[in-house]
Amino acid sequence: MPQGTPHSVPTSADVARLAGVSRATVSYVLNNTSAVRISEPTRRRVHAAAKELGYVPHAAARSLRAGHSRMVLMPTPQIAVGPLFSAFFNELQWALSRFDYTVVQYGSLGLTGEEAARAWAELRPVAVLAPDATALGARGVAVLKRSGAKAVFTLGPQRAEGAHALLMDQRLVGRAAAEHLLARGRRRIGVVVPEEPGLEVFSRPRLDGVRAAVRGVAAGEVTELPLAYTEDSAAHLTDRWSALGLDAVFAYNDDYAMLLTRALQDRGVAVPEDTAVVGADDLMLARLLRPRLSSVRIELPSGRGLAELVDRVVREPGGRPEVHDVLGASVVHRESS
Amino acid sequence: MPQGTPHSVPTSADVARLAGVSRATVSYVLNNTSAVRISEPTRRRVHAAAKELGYVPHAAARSLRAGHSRMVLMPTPQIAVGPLFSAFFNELQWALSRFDYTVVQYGSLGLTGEEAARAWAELRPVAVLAPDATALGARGVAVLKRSGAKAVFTLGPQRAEGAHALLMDQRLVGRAAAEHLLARGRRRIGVVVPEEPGLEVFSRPRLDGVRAAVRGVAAGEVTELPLAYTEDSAAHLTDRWSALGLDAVFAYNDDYAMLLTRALQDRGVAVPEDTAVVGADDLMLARLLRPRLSSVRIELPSGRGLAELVDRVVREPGGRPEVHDVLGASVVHRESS
DNA sequence: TTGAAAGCGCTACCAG
DNA sequence: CTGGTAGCGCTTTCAA
Repeated sequence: MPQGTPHSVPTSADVARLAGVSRATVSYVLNNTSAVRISEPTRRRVHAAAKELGYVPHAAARSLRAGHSRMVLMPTPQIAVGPLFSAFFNELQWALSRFDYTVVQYGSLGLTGEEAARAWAELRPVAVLAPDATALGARGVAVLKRSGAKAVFTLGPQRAEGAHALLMDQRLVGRAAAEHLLARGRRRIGVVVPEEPGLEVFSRPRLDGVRAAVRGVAAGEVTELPLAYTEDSAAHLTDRWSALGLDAVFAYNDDYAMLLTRALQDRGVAVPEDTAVVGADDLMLARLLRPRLSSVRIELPSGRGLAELVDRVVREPGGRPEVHDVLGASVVHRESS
Repeated sequence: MPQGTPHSVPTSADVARLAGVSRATVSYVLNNTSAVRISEPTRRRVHAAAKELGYVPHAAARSLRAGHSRMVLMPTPQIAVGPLFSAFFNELQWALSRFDYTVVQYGSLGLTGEEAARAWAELRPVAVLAPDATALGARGVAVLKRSGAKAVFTLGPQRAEGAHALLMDQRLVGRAAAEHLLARGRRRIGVVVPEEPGLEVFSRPRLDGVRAAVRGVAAGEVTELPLAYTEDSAAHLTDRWSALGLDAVFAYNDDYAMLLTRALQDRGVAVPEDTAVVGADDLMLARLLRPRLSSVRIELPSGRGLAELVDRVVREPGGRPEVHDVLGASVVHRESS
């Protein structure tokens, strides 16, 4: 560090001084401003100076001046999220970065809808993609829009008033499972409902989807099966299994399906002969279990397409909130059903 | 929206105007500045005006003025990360927010060390916690420090020159597994090395740990077993299993252990009689497999403690880089070994 | 082709 | 107790 005060962060003024030009010129050069032509020697001097100082532009100052940022804020979901959604998340993030957005995940831990929205709004993101509509609400959406957010999306099982929605209707998952089981002659269907808090937004609609599919089917019956993700809970649930009189179970997802299947087998209940089991997410897990686990494959949309959608809304804001149904569900039939 | 231009974001000046006070007063009131006493009626007017306008302060402007932010930047790891590390991550994030830091995850997709560091540095975080030292390097650390970051930590299996390190020495995992197997009389130990890119930073040191533990043991031998996370790959690996002459396998983690165990069982290889298997991470999965899977339980430090550490370094920067060894590994013995 | 200067929203001095 | 105002780092007219 040959120059200047040792422990201060270099600014564009420092670069200008070192290169012997004005701050304006530095800005032109470093941003490749096409409206203005800078001589090659000057460019080189500026670049050299910037490199020597280790100059990094100050994003806050830049977006303050510009009046807008290209930050897309994705609040991290409160609940632990599986590999499926993680992969989707990553793909979306990558796709958005292709559109030159800066994607930032922000954990708003334990803040209620409007408070959380205010915290996010302080960053003045150009778009917000909230995985949990409940942690937002109409009020939250309003706060974000007032703070200049051009696009507010919810992506998940619920929507929020005023926001665009990438709706992942979990009822379809339950329906697919139920229709599969019904088609295979099963009638008395148990539905695992995880007791872990925060999962209701997924488990409730999945249960509802099963109910809807079974409704009207002769002798069809749906039984809710609360289950915590522990061996004890599974043991307890299966203690008096035959008394429940179920011939099939939709187990919420593959992990719970494994837990339940194991407990059933330990009790001598034959899968699928006595009780069919269907999971969801179609993880590798499902293929490795014995019997191989039938599972609802969930199809999420391509990150690329969603990034385009977000970009479009950012460029042309003000349209009415759009609701896109973006969940596909189909059963992969294996041995457990 | 009764006032002003309809579609512009309210600023503190707008609040001041509406409340009939100066911008300074607004700032004092909203920040509860203790050095200055504002009359109660004025406070109320300001708060009312802020609420009516839906005013949200502009974080960029604030930190520009203040000359520093309280943003802790955590680049998201390139590779998919298991539930164990995710939980640790969340806890750390929560603990940092208790210290009034704003934690932000930033996905720097496909950028090399120094480029990534520059992208992060643009946000002028007060601290950076990088889960992947390789995606940083000494140069990256330097860039961040020059941009004003008070604390740069790596947290993971590697460290970077100039940065503090929360070192998670994966060799301990391999060593724990190997010592367990050796103690149970196994000598010819296979070690699964995932073929998925990006996992080398974990799998290599785990393998090294096994090698180190076996070194010097009579008749001890270590065989590297490349394995992709597919059934095909597992089938291929186990095709001529007996020819490998292994009496034990450390399977990298529980997921790979399940994959391998299944393939072995399908081949008629008895676990643990013919071949013992040990996983890692001690997931619920391990307890549900049959035979129940022995697994290396990995202990990560408390988020609380780490948050304190980060906070200390932020407040007193300039100290020599500290290296904290923060990984505990111990085998949970079950039936597979 | 380059420079001077205004101003983005905010906070912290210093006057009144 | 409150207001005026400078200035954080940057971009972008407008002049030279």
